Amino acid sequence: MKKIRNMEEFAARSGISRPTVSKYFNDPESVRPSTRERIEKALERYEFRPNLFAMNQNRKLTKNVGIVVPFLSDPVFAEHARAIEQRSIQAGYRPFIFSAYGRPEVEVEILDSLRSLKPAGVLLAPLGRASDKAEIEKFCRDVPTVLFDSNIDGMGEAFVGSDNFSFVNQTVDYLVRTGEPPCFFEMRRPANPNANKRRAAYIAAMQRHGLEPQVIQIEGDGWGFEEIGRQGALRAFEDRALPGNTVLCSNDRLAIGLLSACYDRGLRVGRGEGCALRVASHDDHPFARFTCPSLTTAAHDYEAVAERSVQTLLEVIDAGGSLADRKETLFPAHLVLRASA
Amino acid sequence: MKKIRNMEEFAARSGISRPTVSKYFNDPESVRPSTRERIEKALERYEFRPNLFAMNQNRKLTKNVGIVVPFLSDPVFAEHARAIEQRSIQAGYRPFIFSAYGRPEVEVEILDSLRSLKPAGVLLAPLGRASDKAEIEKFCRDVPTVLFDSNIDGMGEAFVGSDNFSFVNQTVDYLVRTGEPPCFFEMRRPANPNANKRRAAYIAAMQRHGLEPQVIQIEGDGWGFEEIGRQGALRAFEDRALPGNTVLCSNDRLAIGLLSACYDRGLRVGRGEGCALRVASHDDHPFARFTCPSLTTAAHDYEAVAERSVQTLLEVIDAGGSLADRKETLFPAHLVLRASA
DNA sequence: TGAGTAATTTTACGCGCGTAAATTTTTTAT
DNA sequence: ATAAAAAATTTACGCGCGTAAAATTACTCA
Repeated sequence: MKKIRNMEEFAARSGISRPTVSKYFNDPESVRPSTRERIEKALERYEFRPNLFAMNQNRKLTKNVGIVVPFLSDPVFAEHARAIEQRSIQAGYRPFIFSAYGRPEVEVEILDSLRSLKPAGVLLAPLGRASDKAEIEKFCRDVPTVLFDSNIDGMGEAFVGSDNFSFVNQTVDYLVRTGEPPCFFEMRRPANPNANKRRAAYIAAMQRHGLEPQVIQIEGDGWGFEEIGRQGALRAFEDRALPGNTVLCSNDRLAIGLLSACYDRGLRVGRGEGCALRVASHDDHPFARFTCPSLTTAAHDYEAVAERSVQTLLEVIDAGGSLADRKETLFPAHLVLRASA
Repeated sequence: MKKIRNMEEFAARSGISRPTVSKYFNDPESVRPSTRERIEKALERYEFRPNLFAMNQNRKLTKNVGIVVPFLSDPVFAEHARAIEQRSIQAGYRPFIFSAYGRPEVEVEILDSLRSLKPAGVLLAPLGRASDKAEIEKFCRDVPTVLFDSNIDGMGEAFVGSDNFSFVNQTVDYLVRTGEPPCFFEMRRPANPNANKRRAAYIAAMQRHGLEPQVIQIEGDGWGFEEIGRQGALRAFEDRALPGNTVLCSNDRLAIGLLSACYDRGLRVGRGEGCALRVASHDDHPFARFTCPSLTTAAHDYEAVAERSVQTLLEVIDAGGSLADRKETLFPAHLVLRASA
């Protein structure tokens, strides 16, 4: 396998003109089968890949796509990123993953960097409340962007996410049907807009059942949700703030903290005999299966969200960068019954 | 803020020659302070960033660095990636994160992609056993590479990681000192070479104490360590394979699975009265703090590994791509005592 | 076999910036 | 003030490929 310096040389070796080779690399289907075969045969003999920078410099549209998440160390977002990354690759794109790590100024920097990557499109899960809306809006005007996970009204060409009402309705209905109605356990100032939707959904669901909603809001900022959940729970135990024996957490990471607090205080969690508390939650965190007890939760359809996000972005790109109307797609959750409730 | 198309135009606006502006963007310190001020003043008035692709095309060395990990959804690697990413940015580089998701062919593809990014250097945590050694070696010949987390003999310009003997010595010593000696709980065919080092360290530590090593090897392949640990533990309980009341897990993710199994079987874990089992482990997984009970473990010095990895890579880059001798740096672990042992 | 069409080649230019060399200007040192 | 050094400018070229237009070749089907 001899190395080849550039497309010129490779074209010469394979006996095909450079523009045709160029065309092949942009779309192998766009050349005659016999030519394609000759190129691919040459590709086996010589080691050559077109220079990424030269390719993209003089092109309006690259095959790059950006994937931006608020916090990559959060397994829920890692899972989202992974699923979307796979689909993008399958679609023939080159995904680049970025994480704002909870910091709005980093989010803006990422968008700036992305701009210079000339991406064909961007899949963006914004920070939410903390996001610099103006900057994001400006970015969306320049680059075809599909929002996922967290919606910001009117921003981007489309939104794909999970239906928070579906999440909460399922957990509330289940809990009400099988025992005491739940109180709702959340952060007072959630960073993520989904949290607000979930609270609203909880209140609505309880009222639908003719029950009094009970929202417990705990203190804490940042993205250390487990610790926030834990401290909030310990304080709630001290204050005897829990009205009943059933807690519905806004998300699994808070629930993990809560379970940890329960364990420390000797509160047995579950739906069986001798259990002091039932705990349920939302997201189906990759480790929800392994908490003690395992966590009953409403699960994202990660694959569906990824599939639809990427598919929508491709449509936007095909349509030249913008869609007639901004579609919002919400996928329902599915309830995962485990031991905690 | 008027937008500017290229450096030519920006140079004209700011009244400075283009090559000087180019120099500024490559290193703001390299131009006269007065010039720098004028450029930065113009930068406030006009919106301009040099075209990434044009910048890097005709340059031997870009400011890109690659960060490659075996599995980004694994919080331990997410944490490593995060720490290294921060340091790279601080050092003025542009990090790109990639994950092989456990698949060797993907790892090779990532290296191929990276090559075309012309990175100044790469920080690589290889898959380990499954890695295509020949391909990685070839890559390391072309691109300055520092290995981290998992060592592969002789590959890359340097290795930075954690000292597995330190991990295991601390946990074994502690467990032996405070109760029964531990058996060692691991996968029969671990993907990661650190696992082998840990087993060896365990055996050596036990022998040093004049004790008989007991290694329990569980079945399972892939990267779903929690589930593998859980199933392995359930089987071990059935087979009464645990020799004593103390288990030392090769890593925290296995331990999380083990704890889950213990909980299901009603085995109380901890060091107090009425506890059937003590469990300790290695890594200090971000959620080890929140398992039930919280997990006693030996912690990576994530920050030190990140700091040294990046620093070493910078040295390699400065030295023109290769070091006289391949340094291996191992950071000691520190024991984190929690409730599980 | 001949048109008609699709694919390919040729030709030519440009993208935006890096970079080297020679020249001029500015700063620093004497 | 003058020489020396440093910085900036001018000039000129190249990187590797995209892409458009025109000319040529290969294929399709009657």
